[in-house]
Amino acid sequence: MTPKTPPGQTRHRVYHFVRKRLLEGRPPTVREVQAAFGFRSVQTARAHLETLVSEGKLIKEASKARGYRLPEVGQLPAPALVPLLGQVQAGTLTTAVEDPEGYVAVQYRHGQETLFALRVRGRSMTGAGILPGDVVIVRQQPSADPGDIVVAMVDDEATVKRLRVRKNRVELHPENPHFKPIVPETGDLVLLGKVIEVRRYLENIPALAFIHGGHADLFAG
Amino acid sequence: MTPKTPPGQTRHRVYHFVRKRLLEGRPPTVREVQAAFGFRSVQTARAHLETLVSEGKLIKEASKARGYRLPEVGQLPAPALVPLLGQVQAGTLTTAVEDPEGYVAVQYRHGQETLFALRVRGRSMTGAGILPGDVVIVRQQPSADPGDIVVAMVDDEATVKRLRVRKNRVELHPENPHFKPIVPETGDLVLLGKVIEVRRYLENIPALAFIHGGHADLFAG
DNA sequence: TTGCATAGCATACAAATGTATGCTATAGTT
DNA sequence: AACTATAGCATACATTTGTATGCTATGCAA
Repeated sequence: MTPKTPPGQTRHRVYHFVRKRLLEGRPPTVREVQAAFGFRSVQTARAHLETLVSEGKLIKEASKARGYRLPEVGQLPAPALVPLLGQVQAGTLTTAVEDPEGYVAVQYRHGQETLFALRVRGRSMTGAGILPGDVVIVRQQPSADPGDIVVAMVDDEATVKRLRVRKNRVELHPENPHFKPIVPETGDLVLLGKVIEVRRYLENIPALAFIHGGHADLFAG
Repeated sequence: MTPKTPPGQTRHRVYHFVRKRLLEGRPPTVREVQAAFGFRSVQTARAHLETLVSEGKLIKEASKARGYRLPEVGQLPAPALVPLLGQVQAGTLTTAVEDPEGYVAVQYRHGQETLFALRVRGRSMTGAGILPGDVVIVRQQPSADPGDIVVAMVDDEATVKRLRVRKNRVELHPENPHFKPIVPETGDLVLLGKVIEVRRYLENIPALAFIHGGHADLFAG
């Protein structure tokens, strides 16, 4: 007979196995748990799983294949992949979205909002801690509040600036004394969206998920 | 009979349904696809899925329940949740890890490395674009190279600085003229790890996944 | 027209997978 | 010793779920 392990010990490892698999997006079957731990009976694995459920460490969809889940408080928002756009220049945003440089994972999604990411060029926002090469996560929206850091089309190119209102006019302010504010003609400002997150990768290129050719798109649903 | 839709149209929607579910970590069954689109036959759903596989837009584990997958180039590293630590002060890092403020999703994981996240306090690194309130992602490691931005224990508190070597001694340099470099006594430096990513959340609190009490831990596997 | 491809339906079957029942063994407790 | 709890095993069964086969209908091109 297989030696018995101290109480709880094995179950703890089972929990971590299941958790790992769930975070990988590949919920295990009872028999996969069995195999992973070398149990000679399915029921041994199942007993551990059911105990974990009764302890509240797992939840499950009964009678469903691969039905065990993590009991996140609230609900862990699905990590969404948002397109990382390279050059956003002439044309609409939509065209740029069709050929992204890659994808970046973000962990929130409120409702139906449309997100995308941009790599920052130039030093015009260093005063706000946004350096060249940084990646900004942008929520597409047609307007913004004064003080927001926004992405707007200026001279057929996307630029990151802080939105200000001076003398009843909208202005785009850099955060760098070497740069001058942009004062677009009224009605001439095309706002792409608001910057909601800034990221800087200090090591190698992050895992940009290059989704299979041409079939990934702006993830808004 | 149910009206036929134009070629490819429905399949495109099926793809997105499956993709969404996979990104949520809940792979669908063929019959769930069927139900989601109101097909009256399982086979209709399956035909679409198999076509998507033959087109290379999906891959599958044959004969397995919920076996459809996204065909990421290489392999999309599982988004890992790393603990966001609040106050790292006295004691070892391990003790701080046991009571994290929350969890942050990162999208890479090379092998067995141990990651954690810290919220930055103070303005000593503003010159490097690291502002108070920013979140730094740290890879735990016992040594680092000159020029790296590191997290080290100084006076029983974790601090973020740039590692320099002056006169054959290791120094911790702030990036702010108002702060002075720290020159620890030889052998007195406790390096927690290297900063590999900087994040700034400009809106509300990010989705910190508060995993069910006490059972989440440092995710290194 | 004929032929062919695609979208969809209906039904049956087989494999994967969850579930139930009863058993043995070890350790601790009364 | 008797009782109880936990870990594990073996086997059978039921449900879920993937798979196969054959059919109808529509649109398009030769």
